[in-house]
Amino acid sequence: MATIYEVSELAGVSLATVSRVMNKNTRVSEKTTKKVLDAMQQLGYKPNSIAQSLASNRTNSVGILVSELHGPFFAQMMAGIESALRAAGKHVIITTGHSEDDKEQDGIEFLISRKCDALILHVESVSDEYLIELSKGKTPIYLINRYVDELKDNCISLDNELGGYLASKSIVEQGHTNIAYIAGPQVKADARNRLKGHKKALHEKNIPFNDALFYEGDFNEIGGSKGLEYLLNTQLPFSALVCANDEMASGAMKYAREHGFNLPEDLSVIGFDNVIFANYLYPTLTTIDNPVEEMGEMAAKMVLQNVYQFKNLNINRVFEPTLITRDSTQAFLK
Amino acid sequence: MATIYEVSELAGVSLATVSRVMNKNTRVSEKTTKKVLDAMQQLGYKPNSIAQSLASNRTNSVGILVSELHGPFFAQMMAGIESALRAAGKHVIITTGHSEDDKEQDGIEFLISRKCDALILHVESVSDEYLIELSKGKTPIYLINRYVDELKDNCISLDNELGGYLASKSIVEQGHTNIAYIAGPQVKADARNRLKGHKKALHEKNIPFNDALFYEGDFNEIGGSKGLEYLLNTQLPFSALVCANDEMASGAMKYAREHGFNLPEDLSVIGFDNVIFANYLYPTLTTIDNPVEEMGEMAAKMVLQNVYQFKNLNINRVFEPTLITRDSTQAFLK
DNA sequence: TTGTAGGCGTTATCAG
DNA sequence: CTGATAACGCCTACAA
Repeated sequence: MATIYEVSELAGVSLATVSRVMNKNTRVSEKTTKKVLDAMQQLGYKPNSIAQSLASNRTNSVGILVSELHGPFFAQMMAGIESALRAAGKHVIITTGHSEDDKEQDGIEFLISRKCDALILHVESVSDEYLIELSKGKTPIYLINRYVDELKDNCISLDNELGGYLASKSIVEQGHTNIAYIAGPQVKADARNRLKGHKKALHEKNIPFNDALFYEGDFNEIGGSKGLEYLLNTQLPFSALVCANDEMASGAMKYAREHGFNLPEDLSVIGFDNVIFANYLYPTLTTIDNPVEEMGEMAAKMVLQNVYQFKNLNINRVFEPTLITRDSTQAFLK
Repeated sequence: MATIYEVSELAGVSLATVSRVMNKNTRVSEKTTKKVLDAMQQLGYKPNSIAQSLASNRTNSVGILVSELHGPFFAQMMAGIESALRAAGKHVIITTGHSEDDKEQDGIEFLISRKCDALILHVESVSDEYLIELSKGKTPIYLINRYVDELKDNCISLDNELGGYLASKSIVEQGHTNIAYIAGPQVKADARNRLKGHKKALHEKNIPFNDALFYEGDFNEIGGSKGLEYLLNTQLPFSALVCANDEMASGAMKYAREHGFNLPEDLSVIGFDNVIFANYLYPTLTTIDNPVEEMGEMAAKMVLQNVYQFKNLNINRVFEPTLITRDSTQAFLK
């Protein structure tokens, strides 16, 4: 492998000059530039990125931590991050946190020890304090799907309240008035905000929120089926079911079908997130689109702008969810 | 950040000794070892991985190239790779090839320029010759889901013929004799082998393969619906439909339902791959499990063994698919 | 605009 | 078993 030194020899210049034409930061005369470029070409020179990193203290790599590699979010998020970063010649180092406090911290330390220039984190268990402390270190961090007030400039999040509102508004507008709700774990901010949006939509139409038709699930399929079971046991009537995410909606739909419901005739169901399989369910699931890929891309852009000094990138920290209407909901027929 | 030099000072030894206790390759007396370890502890010393790489010519990183980040395979494959590698202190650099020849080559060059110690590739478009040439370079490559005879020791693949056989055998054993088949693109080896297995299963039971009930799809949902449309247009009777992957099965099922079929009463459908959403379809899809995660893990193990000299790892290059019985198939009722 | 030289933090090869 | 010391390949003041 040719080194910068050989290039400089062949081009008849000093090695510093070669370095300059590579990094384009100092003016080099056109003539010498050409000589150097030619020499590089001839030798098939490729800079050694490790040596570059050691000397410049920049690795051109950004670390990504996600909870699970096989979760529905990850792939889309990654797709957004990778393409943006790759186009800029940066690379992406991946690791997982498995939604456990210590494993998330482990992963973060691992990435830092790898000298990543920045971290994009999708963490669930680690505390706000930890993150605040971490942000004081020299590796900048960016948070996806998590909002910490002290770090708000580095947070990319979805307007969950708006999403919850849009979901329930669409249900209300279809004439439903007896509406059940399966929430996510209320310790999670996104779950709380989705519920808040739901209540707001009801309130706007003067529909009272019925505590008896509320169930707190776990964001998993099983929470959906258990939730519907619970709700049916109340013997209260309801024509629509709002779920705080698609997994729970899918669990609920399965349970409903197994118990003789025709969907959506007997029950309208709406989810949240628009994960890929939402479109494969039967009936296809009406849901709220969660633009994870765009959020990933935005995280990458923030890194490019703030860490790598790219210019003119449109930064947006809060994303707006949108309603995706499919076949699992329909107007209330009395 | 403390350097190895400061550690050596505090411990009162040379920096070479410190390096030795870190790398455990040369014997160091217990006393000095302890002194060094203590000093490290006191200073909170963390080795600089970049400097290590430059000096040792090893980056402890392995590059991964997949076609698409959001494909159904990727997440599972990654999960397998990442956990194995991470446990060994190696990290994973990701990039994508988008199933296009030049982009795949680009990605590979990118990873090599990053000085990855090895590459794990899930490539579809690049030619065998390219891969053979590539393998002569100094970065070892490992192939997932692709078999190149000249590189067979570095290939991890599924026994697709067996999978195809198992799928059709289960259909045949349920009493179906009029069986339609929607294949994958026959330019792809896996698609061909799955078909081969299908024919073998038919042959075993003396059921003739009916060319008129054969359709070559594209491995996408749309290929499944178009395929079924085509097959129905033949007016030939068939009670079961074998699809070469789950996407096509899902497309076919959707088409069937929209055209008044009751599933599985009117038509048994079987897929291949057992992607996550197979279990969310309605009815849930009987399919052939493709152990992508294990294959990913195995790729990681091969790298650990061959590149990083780990010992005692069980290596297995060919994986066996298994039948997953769900609700989309049932015995033929005449 | 260009060259010189020191440094980045390790590893690895020699002697001792 | 341990210590010097030369790589590793590049960046970046500082000088010219």
